[in-house]
Amino acid sequence: MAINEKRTITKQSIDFPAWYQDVVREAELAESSEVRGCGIVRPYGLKIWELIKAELSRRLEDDGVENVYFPIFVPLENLEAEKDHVEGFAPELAIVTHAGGEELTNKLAIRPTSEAAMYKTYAKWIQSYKDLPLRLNQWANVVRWEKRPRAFLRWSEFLWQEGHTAFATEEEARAEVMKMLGIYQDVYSFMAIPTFTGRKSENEKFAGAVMTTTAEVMAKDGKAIQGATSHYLGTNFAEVFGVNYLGADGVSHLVHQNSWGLSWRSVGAVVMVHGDDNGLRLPPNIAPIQIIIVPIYKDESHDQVLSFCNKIKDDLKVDYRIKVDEREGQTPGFKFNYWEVRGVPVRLEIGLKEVAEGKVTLFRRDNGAKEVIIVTELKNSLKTIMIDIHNSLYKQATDFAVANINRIESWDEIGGQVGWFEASWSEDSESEKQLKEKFGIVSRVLLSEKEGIEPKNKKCFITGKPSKHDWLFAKCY
RNA sequence: CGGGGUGUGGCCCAGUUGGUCUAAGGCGUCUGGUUUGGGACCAGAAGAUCGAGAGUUCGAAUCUCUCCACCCCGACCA
Repeated sequence: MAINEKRTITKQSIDFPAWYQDVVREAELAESSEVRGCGIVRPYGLKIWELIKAELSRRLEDDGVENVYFPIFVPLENLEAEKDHVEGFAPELAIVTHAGGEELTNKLAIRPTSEAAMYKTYAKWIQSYKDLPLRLNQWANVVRWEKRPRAFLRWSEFLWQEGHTAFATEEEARAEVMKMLGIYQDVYSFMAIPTFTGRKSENEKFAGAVMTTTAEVMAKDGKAIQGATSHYLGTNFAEVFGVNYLGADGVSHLVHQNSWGLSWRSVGAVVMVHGDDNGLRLPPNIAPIQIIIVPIYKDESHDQVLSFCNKIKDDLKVDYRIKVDEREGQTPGFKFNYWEVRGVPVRLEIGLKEVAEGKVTLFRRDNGAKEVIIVTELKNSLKTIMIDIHNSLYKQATDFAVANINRIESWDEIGGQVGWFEASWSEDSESEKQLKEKFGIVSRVLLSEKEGIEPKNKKCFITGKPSKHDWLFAKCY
């Protein structure tokens, strides 16, 4: 029987959103719950998030960021303090009106993000310039009652990390914004995902921020996913919450603040960037199981084959997340497909033939290639193969993204674009609204490297007015 | 919130001119056996207040009304 004749996953080319949902379900990443827009993340899916989290956590710690935890509830009045902030988040707030059997006099919002939850306390903690910089991070759940939920990419409740920092000067704060953006780019590289990093437009920036930067990811259907963000908040929140410090000059100053976050949306990005018609393809770094051993035996060879498999597992388990699929009653073919759907990067097929010859048959999920490797060389080969799988996934994703960014010069060329496009833009807010209304397309990012250079076309592709920079535009999730 | 759609065992779904529906089939599950190099086969078994409520009727999964939930396409967003 041909591979995947028994198909449970819609082909990408037929219906990408359906494919995505199929993969999320079939790979047992997550399923929907009784609560609208809230997902149940299953062990396999959560493990991927935990591996991403571990990598980011390590980098934050290296950079001297400390973890804190603030309450899930935020007094509504705190949220309402910053005007742009509340306007941005009010429509999607979940609010607690009753507790302990009584109606609350002061209503509590479930945090949609924690600026308003944390900064009153920051005002207390920060007194002198000697208390700065303050660089804290929290791993938390937040709730945003979005109109249109989507597995991992936009659930009403989601897990993320949010960093909240305060500096004496704008220069220091802005420098950190870019540093964090770099860390996010690195974490995505860890997932073998290329990102396009830079600044957001006025329309697209975070509610309450002076400047928002983003790491944009291209999904396989050509849409954009905002992979992470890093904001310079200026003194907007400091003013409202009274976060100021006494400087060496003996004068009181407002602090300059940043916030930055990455959520388990990144898991959705992994699916949408690396997945194929057979399901998930995971880069080794974030694969819950990196090597799956499928024993192939007959009754009389059962014990012999299994013990050979377990010996190999024991040999490799120090270096890899590895497992022997010892389930009885399933055929090898079933197991092959089972683990391919789940994206396990490497499979070792071991039958009597391999046992006799002291070899293993190695299958790569990224390209479907099979090769036979002598057991004594396996350890060395795996080192190279794992790196190669990572690089090949990264390259495929990069090639795809680059191939799907077109340069356009005028409004007339917008229709029929599949992926993203680059165009010289006046950065006029009204023109962006037009673009959104007409085509459902928005600006995604002004790449950092394009920040300082002249646009290729002096005329804005929408308004014809003088353009400022070359921006990337796309439909998005 | 606008547009569209769907609710039937764990999952997919047939049935909707009312009447052998005492609800069919597939997947999955369980038991026994035979199998195991690309999603095995045979035999048997368990599992359903047909989204909820009210109504019409001798009779409702099927018709009427009300409500609820979820999904998809938009506006919003990590």
